[in-house]
Amino acid sequence: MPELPEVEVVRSGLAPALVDATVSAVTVHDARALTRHPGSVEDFEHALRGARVVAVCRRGKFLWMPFTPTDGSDTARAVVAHLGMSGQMLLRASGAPVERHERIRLDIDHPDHGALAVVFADQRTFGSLALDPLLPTTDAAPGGFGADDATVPAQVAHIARDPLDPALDETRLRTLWARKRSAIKRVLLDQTVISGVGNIYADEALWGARIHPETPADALSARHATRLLAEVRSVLDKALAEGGTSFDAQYVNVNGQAGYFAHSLNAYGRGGEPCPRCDGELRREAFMNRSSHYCPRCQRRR
DNA sequence: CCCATCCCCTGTATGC
DNA sequence: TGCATACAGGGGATGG
Repeated sequence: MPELPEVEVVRSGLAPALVDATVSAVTVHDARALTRHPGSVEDFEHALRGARVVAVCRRGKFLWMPFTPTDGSDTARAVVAHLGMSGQMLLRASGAPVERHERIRLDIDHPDHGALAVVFADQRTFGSLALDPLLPTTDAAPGGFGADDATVPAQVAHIARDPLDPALDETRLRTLWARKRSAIKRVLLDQTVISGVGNIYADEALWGARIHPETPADALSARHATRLLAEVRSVLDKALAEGGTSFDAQYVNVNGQAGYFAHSLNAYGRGGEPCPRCDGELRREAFMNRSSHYCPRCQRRR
């Protein structure tokens, strides 16, 4: 469910409690939350117990937390988290009751904040935690937001940098867009081209740039591509400032609170309603097993 | 290689 | 009320 703004809200909420904290206990309630973990459940628990968290980082929709090894091995590893459609990372008081859909709990001790519980809860179980080795980035820039060294977890290496990353290679992005014949919306959702954009913000950015979602990416002019990237950044920035988009209790910050950006959506979820810009009727149609929302009047097919 | 389809899973809303 | 169906913000595997 969560896209870049929602994941960034979680990252920034976790960081003050997790950086410099030591993991005192690991409880795996449901092994399905470790399907992406390359080792066993026991390996996950054992490697994390006693580890000290060094940073909380994000690229696109992926989170990771590098930690100091406890077993004397020299391979640096990180806890990688992906929230999937319904994952939550919650900060709770130590000993707080088990949450609904709780899959994994990390008990931590922080030098300033004392004992806390970090709960990974996930209704639909598309999300996961994993331990993964850290690899050097190919461009020698920091791995992501919140990272101070040039490494990314192996599982994140194929994910492109996101629109808010200062190290995003815009030339590469424009080259990829200019080469792809697929619909621009599909390309926006391709996390190996640019990361962090999901169904909501793809629809919002295309609405903002007045581009029809089925426009072939290679048919976009340089001017359109510039406008689209600016709209992507703008909508992600605004959503982040509002604490993200919450339609229901699924997306919440680390304290269980909803964001406010759902009130600011112009196209997403508004099929049949008037376009806020031109008063035409917004349309909702099936797209890639999901839905696209756009205004056929001011987002003309070219 | 590129692209489109299908799959994983659970809960809620809707229609018959 | 009960049941079936569609749908939901994700990524990855797997075919053509």
